[in-house]
Amino acid sequence: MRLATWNVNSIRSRIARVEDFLTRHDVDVLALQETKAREDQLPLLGLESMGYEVAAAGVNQWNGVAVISRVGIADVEVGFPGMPGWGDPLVQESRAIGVTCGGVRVWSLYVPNGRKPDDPHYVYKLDWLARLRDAATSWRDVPTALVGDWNIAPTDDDVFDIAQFARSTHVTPAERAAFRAFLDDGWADVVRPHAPGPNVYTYWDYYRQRFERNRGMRIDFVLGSPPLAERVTHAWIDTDERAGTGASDHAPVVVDVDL
DNA sequence: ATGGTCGCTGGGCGA
Repeated sequence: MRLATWNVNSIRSRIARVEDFLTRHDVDVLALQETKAREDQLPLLGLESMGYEVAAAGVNQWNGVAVISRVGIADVEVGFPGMPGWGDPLVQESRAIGVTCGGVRVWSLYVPNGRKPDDPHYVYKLDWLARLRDAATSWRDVPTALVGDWNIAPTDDDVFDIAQFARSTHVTPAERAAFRAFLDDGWADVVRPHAPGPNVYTYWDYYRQRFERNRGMRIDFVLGSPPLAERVTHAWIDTDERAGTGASDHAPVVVDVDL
């Protein structure tokens, strides 16, 4: 099974690129973040005619997650148990969707950005991660993938210049500890062994020609439960997808699983 | 410290 995750930064503005990506890499399951679309807008995009089913959660112009699959979609769950923020106007909702595809439980996650270390959203981000970790402990014994935009650069090698992040989110000790806690629990970064750093990124800001100069961040990850991780045969970051006009600011991450 | 570029929308806001 070929599984991919991609912060697409609006699926409607990039549907042609999504279709090309699926075809180019023969993708079975694609988890999307920042779809920036309502649930009812996704069936209009025609992915069904390519043989894919779609499950989406989105309520406004920000965020929004989805999974599209040609190996089935079952047990759709919007939000994980204990996910904080529902109904809170401070929070942009629809950040997580869980589905079962071809025997694998896939969670498409858009971890809260945090905005600034002194912003209430930063506290929310840490709380969100702690509650996700709690929920995820019950998923470790079955093939499960926690995929998406984690909005955390786990090490200094995962940003182009750590000095430029002195007062920024994504690199604070608390965020890094929150990410590391998943690894401590047995979740594995299944891409890093196949795409070691430094200077290997998944996101580049649109401005200042960050991509052209490879000044990016590695913030998109596929974490596998032990039963899944041991079956990963290959993985890569589709950096080419980030090139050219009309690209998302994130590159897709692709994982092959021998099921 | 600000601004640079996108994508939502139809004036800013979030990233």
